[in-house]
Amino acid sequence: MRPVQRTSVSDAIIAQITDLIERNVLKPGDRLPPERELCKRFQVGRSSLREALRSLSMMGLLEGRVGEGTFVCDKGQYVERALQWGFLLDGKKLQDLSETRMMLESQTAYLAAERATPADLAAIADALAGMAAGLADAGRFLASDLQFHLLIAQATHNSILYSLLETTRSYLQEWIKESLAEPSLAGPRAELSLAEHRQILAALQRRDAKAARQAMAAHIRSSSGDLEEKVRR
Amino acid sequence: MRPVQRTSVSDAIIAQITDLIERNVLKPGDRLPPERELCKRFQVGRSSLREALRSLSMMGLLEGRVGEGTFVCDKGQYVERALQWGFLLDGKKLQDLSETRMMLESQTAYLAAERATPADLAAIADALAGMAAGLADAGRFLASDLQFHLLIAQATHNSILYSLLETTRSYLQEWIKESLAEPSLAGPRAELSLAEHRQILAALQRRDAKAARQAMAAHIRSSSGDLEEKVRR
DNA sequence: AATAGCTAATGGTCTGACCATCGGCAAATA
DNA sequence: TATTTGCCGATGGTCAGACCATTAGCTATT
Repeated sequence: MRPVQRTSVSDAIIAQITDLIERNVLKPGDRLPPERELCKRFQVGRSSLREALRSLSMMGLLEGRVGEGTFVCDKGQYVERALQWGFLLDGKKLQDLSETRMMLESQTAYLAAERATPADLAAIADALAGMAAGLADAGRFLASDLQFHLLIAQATHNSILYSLLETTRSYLQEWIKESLAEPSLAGPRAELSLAEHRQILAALQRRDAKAARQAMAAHIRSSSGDLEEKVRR
Repeated sequence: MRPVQRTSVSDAIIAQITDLIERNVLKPGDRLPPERELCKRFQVGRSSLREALRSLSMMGLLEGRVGEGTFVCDKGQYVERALQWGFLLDGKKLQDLSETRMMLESQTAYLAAERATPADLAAIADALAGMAAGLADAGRFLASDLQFHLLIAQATHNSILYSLLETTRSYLQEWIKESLAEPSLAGPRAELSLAEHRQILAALQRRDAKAARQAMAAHIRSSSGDLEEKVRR
């Protein structure tokens, strides 16, 4: 005898819809059938269906517009939603996240050095130029910084790795922002960061995978120091 | 004139409850009032209330038990769950997954060698013994194999890392199962796998992080060879 | 004292209704 | 003819009431 698993109706609907999105049957921007018709198709009541749709909206997968319909979001929206309850992140988790990020980023640098196309390298160089141009503008600097790291992940041509890095980074982003916005640190910190990024790019351009990994690890280590100090307060 | 922001009823409830949890008025393990009473207090219909509760359950903040009530969860799991959603969204290319897994597992072994407690090591040794005892039983062998890897991840005491590895592995599990069920390979493959696992454990016990990482990487490399061959057919 | 059965409480689901909003169409207007 | 106005249907959002399945705790029987 085994314990039988109880499956809630809403959960079943959630599973079906996420599966459809996963298999790209439902593409971002697509419109779902009206709720009342979905009820007939799924053979469920509207309450259960709506609870499922609500949960999917919470996850950032769907978006309901009154009078128009329910639409599939593109993946970007998901990150915003995730940040909505990001405040619950405690110190311990932050440390774990930071460690995971270090791991992901250094390894992506390694792979990117081996696989980056000339176009990838050019894009990364552009992001670096954006950072240099934005030394006085914290917002622009930060945006280019983020772009730099994401482009490196993209250069691995491994979509899963990219997705993981994007997600972990999104969780850390607000702390990173605060850490860099600290007036006393902003100037010297940005300069140092810029130098570290230059080293990373140089290693990538030399196709020196180990050096790239090491440079990235050094950069994250130095940058996450501020982060942890910020959290302690 | 400014655009007026429309606030959904459910969102308002979600905001209130998350706020209560954030301010620790509602502590993990606490029981919420019955739904029908919450309706009166919030002055809303039960549908709206339930949609809110459902969303909070999805986030891992609440948990409903039929006949008992709705309880506040230990907030530890919510980040991991969110990460899994992000993970779910991408197309799961086997090769990318395999590569990501290699990265996660090898680094996990490295950290585990540094941090594993004696209890962790004992549990890992138990799993290894289970594999040895299950050489003739493919199902049992596979279960112990999985356990072995998960316990190593657990020994890092990094919940995020553990969650990522668990998810990656779950996606690959079907392929792994088929690959090991191959009759022609089962015997020699299992023996080889067992030997590789022994090396990993030995490195962990010596606290030799680099050796552990290397042994794990070698194991995954050899094991994913079968996987890729399996997929090609 | 232990067990079986009953009852109330509770989350889960269904139904039908009404409201607010949006898109599109047709009539009225310049 | 081109633009505006008003209307109507479709749709998501909300509400109220009912019934079901499961659980805990009490009660009566053994």
